[in-house]
Amino acid sequence: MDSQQFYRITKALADPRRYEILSRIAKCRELACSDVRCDLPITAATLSHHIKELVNAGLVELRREGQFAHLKLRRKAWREYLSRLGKFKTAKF
Amino acid sequence: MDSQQFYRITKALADPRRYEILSRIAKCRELACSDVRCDLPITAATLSHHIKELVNAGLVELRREGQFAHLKLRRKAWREYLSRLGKFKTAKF
DNA sequence: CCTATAGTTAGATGATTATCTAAGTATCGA
DNA sequence: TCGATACTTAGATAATCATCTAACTATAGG
Repeated sequence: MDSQQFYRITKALADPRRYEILSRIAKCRELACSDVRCDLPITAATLSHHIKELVNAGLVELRREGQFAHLKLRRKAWREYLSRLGKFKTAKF
Repeated sequence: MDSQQFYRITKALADPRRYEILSRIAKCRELACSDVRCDLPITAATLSHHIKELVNAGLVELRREGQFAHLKLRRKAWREYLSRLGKFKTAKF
């Protein structure tokens, strides 16, 4: 994982709403946008914007099928992000 | 770690400059502001602002001694943050 | 075809924020 | 006491960004 992707992920997580959205996606094998949005007080346009950020960060994969956009967490990217955060140079004192 | 602190940390990490600053602090037992700033192209005022955010997020401890402000990573908070991120509900598929 | 559903895009707006300058406080050493 | 160093605070500015509305594309089902 290069620095650019790392920072994009860090930024993507920094909005609570987007974090919640990612969290919902992560809990399922796959989820359509409309299901993500159910009971969230945001418009479809706003969701679309957040999804774009998550995809752009490499955290979410989007598969189109008919009218639907199915979303899935890219677990490999998530693991790599955690791993890089874990390697944060914390000198042992 | 409650949600508020979690989000404050997430936000604190989301600025690359601030992440770099935290990284420098983490590498040492303790570090003065002036040492953090050496060779960073920012003013003392900007550094002061970032330090305030890091302290506010609970990631950094500040100890005053004479003219100096000594900074230290709060390793417990960092561990708790990683631990909470690790518990992200990633259903196993 | 027509209508409803799913999602996207463009553009506007208001809030947040990273940064600076300028001026302040506090401490140290001569 | 004076000047230098370390840091903070207040206020301004410009950039970023979360959100909305309105209009769009595309698909599914009668």
